[in-house]
Amino acid sequence: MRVTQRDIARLAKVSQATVSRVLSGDSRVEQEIRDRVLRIMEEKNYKPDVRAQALRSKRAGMIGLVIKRPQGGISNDPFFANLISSIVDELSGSDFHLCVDSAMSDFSHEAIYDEMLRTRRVDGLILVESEASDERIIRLQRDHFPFVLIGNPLHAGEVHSVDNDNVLASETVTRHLIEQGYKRIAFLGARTGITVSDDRIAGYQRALRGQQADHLVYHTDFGSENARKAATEFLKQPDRPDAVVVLDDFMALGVSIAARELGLSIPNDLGVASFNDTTLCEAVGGGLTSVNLNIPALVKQTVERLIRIIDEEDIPVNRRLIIPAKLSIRHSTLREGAKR
Amino acid sequence: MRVTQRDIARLAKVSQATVSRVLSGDSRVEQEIRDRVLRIMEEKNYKPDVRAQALRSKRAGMIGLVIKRPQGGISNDPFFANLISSIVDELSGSDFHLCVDSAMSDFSHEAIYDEMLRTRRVDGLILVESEASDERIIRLQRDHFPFVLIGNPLHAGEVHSVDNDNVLASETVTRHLIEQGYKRIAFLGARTGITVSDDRIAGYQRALRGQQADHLVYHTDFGSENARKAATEFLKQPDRPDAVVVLDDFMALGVSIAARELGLSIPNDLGVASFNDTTLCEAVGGGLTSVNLNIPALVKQTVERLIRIIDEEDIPVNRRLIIPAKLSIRHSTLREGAKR
DNA sequence: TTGAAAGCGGTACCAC
DNA sequence: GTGGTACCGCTTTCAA
Repeated sequence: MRVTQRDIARLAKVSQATVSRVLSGDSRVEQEIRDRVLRIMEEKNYKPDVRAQALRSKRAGMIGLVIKRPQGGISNDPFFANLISSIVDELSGSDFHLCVDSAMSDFSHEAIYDEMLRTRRVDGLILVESEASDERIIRLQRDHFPFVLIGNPLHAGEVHSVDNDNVLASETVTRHLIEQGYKRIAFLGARTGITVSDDRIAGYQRALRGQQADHLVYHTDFGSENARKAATEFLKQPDRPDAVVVLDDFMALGVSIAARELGLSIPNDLGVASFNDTTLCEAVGGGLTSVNLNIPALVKQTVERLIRIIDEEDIPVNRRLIIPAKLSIRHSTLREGAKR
Repeated sequence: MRVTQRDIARLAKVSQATVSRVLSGDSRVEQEIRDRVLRIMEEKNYKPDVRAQALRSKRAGMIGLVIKRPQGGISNDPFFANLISSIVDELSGSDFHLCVDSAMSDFSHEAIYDEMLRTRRVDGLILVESEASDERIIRLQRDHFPFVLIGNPLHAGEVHSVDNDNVLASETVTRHLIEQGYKRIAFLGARTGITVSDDRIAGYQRALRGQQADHLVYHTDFGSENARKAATEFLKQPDRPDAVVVLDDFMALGVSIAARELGLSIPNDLGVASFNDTTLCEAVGGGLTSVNLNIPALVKQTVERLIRIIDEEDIPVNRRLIIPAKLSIRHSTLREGAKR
C-alpha cells in the first residue's frame, strides 16, 4: 500500500492536517514538528497523491496539446518535435505537465477537447489550429476554458493568441527572392481557409505588387509528398516559375525532390524558400532558405499567458501577441551572379 | 460550478449511486431510469471528473514518457516526433493519455520518474533510455512500477523491453557497404556505455570480420553539430574512410555537411548510411540510406505490453521483444560502378 | 499553533 | 434494481 499523509501523521504523532500544512509550507507549524514530519516523509519516501490534490484544490497541473494529423498518416514534420519539446522545456520550470493527444478528424478533435477539459484532465489548452475552426474556439470561449491559440484566429480581439506576423514574414522572403533576381516567383500553399497559408499568400502578393505581373499561387495539401506532386505539375509547364515560396519546410522538401527529379538545379534553375527553419533546412540540398519563427520565444509567451489565465491573474489588455520572425538565408536562394 | 453526479441525481430523482451505475454501464439499472439519466446528462453536458475517478479507482489513465535532452539544447531530431506521434496514435484507441516530460540531467530524470509515478500522475512509464542507467531501472523494478523500456537493458530477462536487433541491423547495413565496394568503412557512434551505440558498433565489427583489417570506430556526442565536427576530423586524415555508418540520421546529417564542406561527394567519395529512416533521409543529398526501425510496430508492442502490465493481466513469459528492422537503401550508398 | 471534521466527485459494497 | 454510505488522499475552514 502507498504511504499517505495519515501514515506520516501517525508516525510523527501529529494530526494529518499538520502533515498537510508542512507539505504546503505553512509557516505556522512549529519548527520542531516540521522537522520531524519532514524527516519521516523522507524516511518513508512519501509523495502526495496528485489526483487527490487536484480533486481538492481544483488544479490538475496539466496542460493539453492536441495535434492534428493528416488523415491516416503520422506527422513526420520536425516542426512538431520542436513545438512539443519547446513546450515541455518551458513547462519544466512551472508545476504543469503536458498532455499530448492527437486527432484526425475535426470531429474527434472536438471530442478530445471535451474529454480533456470537461473531465478536468487539464487546466488549459494550447491550440495549434491550422484552420480557422471558429466552432470549437467559440465553444471554448463560451465555457470559459483557458486556452491560448498559436496562430491567427479569424475573429481576433477576443481570443488569446500568439503568432508571427506571417504577412510580413512572407513579404520579406518574397522580397529577398526579387532581390536575388528571380523573375517568376510562385507560392505553394495549402488550401484556402488555412489561415497561416492565407496570410502568407497575402504577404507574397504584397511583395509582388508592381514587381511581377502574374501572381502564381498554387494550392495543395500539407505534407512532403503532396507538395512534390503539385510542384512537379507546375514545374513541367513551359512558363514555369524560377522561384517558389513554400508554406513550410516539409513541403519545401517535396518541392526540392520534384526539382531534382525534373533535373532543375537549386538555386540556379529554381529558387526555393520556406517557413519554419527546421532541421530539414540544413539537410535539403546545400541548405534551404527559411523563415525562422522563433518557436522557443513563441512557446514561452504562449505558456506564460496560458498559466496566467489559469491562475486568473490579470491579463494584459492586448490579447494578441506577435513574435518577430527572422529570415535564415541559405544556399537555395543564393543565385550565382545575382545582383547585389 | 461544474455539473456533478449529485446534480444529475437530483434532476433525475434517483440516487447518486444510480447515476454512477448508469455511467459505468451497469446492466442492473432499469431501462427507463437509464434513459432518463442519460438524457439529463446529455442535457446538462455532464462529464465525470477524471480526478475523482482516478482517486477512487486507482487509475490515472495516463502514461508517461520522459525525453532526455542534450544539455541545454532542444532535440530537433525528427525521431522524437515520430516516437511521440506514434505513441499518441497508439494510445488514441485505449483510454490512456500521454504525459510528456523532459529532463536534462540524470538527476532530474530520476526526479521526474518520482514525480510522475509516486505522485500517481501516471500509471506507467515508457522509457527511452539511451544509456544503461541501471540505477533507475532497478528502482522502478523494486517498487513494482509498470514500465517498458524501448531499447536494450543491460540485464535483460527481468525488464520488459521492446527493441530492434541492433547488432544484426548494423551488420546488415555494413555488409551493404562492403557489397557496394567500399574498402575503408568507419563507424561513428556515441560514447561507450550508450547501449544502442555499443550494439551497433558490435554489428559493424561483426560484418567487417575477415573483410577489413582496421576497425575504425569514432565516438562523439549526439547531435548533428557534434557529428559534423567529429567527421571533419577523421575525413581530413590522409587514410580517411571511404564510407561511414552513423549512429542515427541526425548525426548523419552532420557527417554529410562535413563531407560537403571538405568537397567530398556522396556516395562516390564517401558512402554514408545510418539508422532511424526519418524524414531527414529523403532530404539529405539525393537520399540517405538508413535502417528503418519500424517505430509504429515498436510502439504498438510497447504500448500494448505496458497496458497489460498496468492492468495486471498475465504477461508473456518472454520479457524482451524484438521488432525486425529493414534497410532503406538510397542514393548515399549507391556507388557508381559498384560491383553488383 | 494544532486537531477535528467537512468536503472535493466519484466508486462500490451492503442492505433492502 | 435501488439507495445509503464508507472511503479514495488531500485541503481548508473552524474551534480549541
